Amino acid sequence: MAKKKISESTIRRLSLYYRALSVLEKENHQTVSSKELAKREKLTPAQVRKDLSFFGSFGTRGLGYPVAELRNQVASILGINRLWKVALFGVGNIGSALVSYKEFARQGFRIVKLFDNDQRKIGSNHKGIIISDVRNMNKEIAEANVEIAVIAVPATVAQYIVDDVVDHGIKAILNFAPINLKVPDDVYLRNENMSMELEYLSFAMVNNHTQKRPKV
Amino acid sequence: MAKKKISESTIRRLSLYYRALSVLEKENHQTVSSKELAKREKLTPAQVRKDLSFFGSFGTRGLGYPVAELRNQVASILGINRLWKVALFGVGNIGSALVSYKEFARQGFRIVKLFDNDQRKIGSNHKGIIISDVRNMNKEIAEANVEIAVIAVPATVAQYIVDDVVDHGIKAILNFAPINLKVPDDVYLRNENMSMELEYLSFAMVNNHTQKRPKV
DNA sequence: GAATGTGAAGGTTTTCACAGCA
DNA sequence: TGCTGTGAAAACCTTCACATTC
Repeated sequence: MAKKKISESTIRRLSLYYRALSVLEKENHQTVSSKELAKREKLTPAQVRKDLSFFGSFGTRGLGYPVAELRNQVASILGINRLWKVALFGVGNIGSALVSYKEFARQGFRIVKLFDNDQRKIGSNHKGIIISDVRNMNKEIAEANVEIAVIAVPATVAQYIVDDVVDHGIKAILNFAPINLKVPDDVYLRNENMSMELEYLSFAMVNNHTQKRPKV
Repeated sequence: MAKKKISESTIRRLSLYYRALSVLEKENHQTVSSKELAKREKLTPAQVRKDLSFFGSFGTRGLGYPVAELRNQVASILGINRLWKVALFGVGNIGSALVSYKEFARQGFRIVKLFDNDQRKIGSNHKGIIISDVRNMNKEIAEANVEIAVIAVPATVAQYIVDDVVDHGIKAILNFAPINLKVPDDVYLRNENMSMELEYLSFAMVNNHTQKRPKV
């Protein structure tokens, strides 16, 4: 399953389906058509059906998809039907916001470790988690079974932190620093670039850019 | 200029070029080749040349692109060679992080207004900006010449805020709430969905997904 | 020689349209 | 009848390769 080449866009849309299905379930819908699902996430019905068909036949012709079941299936495809332990590096503005960001927890991403290099922060309790010295990451990452690192340190030091994190066996990194990080081929890296979306808006306004459905 | 159909991917890559060019300028490079620019942002030289060629001929054959000049050109294409006034709705975790997010300011996006509905916050000074009552947005948005709204309120109220914001003439919205907002056709809307990237990492790990260059 | 700019080729993703099933 | 699942077609995007220019 999922062994061909699934496109990045498809994976990102699965996140949207998951979100929509969660809402539908809360609204007590039993089934949902590709049309309705598409409408809720501004996609096309054909797109929804095609995306899902890469992973199996989850629907019933004439009826649609069973909401609760499909939601579980999508969770399982995305790998979020389990708990992921996350370490956060850099408890500054962005970092502290992420600690309280409910969506992460809701999807099974639990921040279990906070690291910083500021002596004034180290040892203090931030929303229930003691902030550790980044120099102790070796021991602490292993002890806590952390599998994902979130980088929220300044761009100037991000590469150093990432090098260390990679040395300590982490294979998945989400980076908020506005810099292009280098990682080995077997490490998954994703970037969250918040200015990029504002720049897109700026471009659109200045150029009267006719907007298609935004790519997900 | 830029009147054909420029793809979303191209626009997003322009943001990357801009960032790389800023670094190159700081490093005192006079010129840069498409090869070097590509390397810095993990793209291909042909891609870089093609993207830029949609907007003009900025390079010199045999030499490359003039760094400072190209940076200005890209800024002008993106519309960030000017100041954009931004209003932020929701001074919670994410909201306050964004107020201090240096990258926004650096690219010409200045948060000039903060709105909240929490009486305890309204009237207080948050990092130099007085938090306004969201019910006064009408007057205040106009007075401050705000052109972009950033939505950092809970998902449950995001649509109401957006409806108001749209009523008051805002044509560009950046949404951080995990919900699909409805806006009229002439309003530009972009979503920042931070769980999506974590879900992508999760999918990749669970499925041993062979990663291409991440799409920008 | 070095590197851009760009048609044409190649590859990928989306949409179409319809057969097939409840 | 209604809606899925899916090959085929269409649209879109990236890469190639080379003529062109400095």
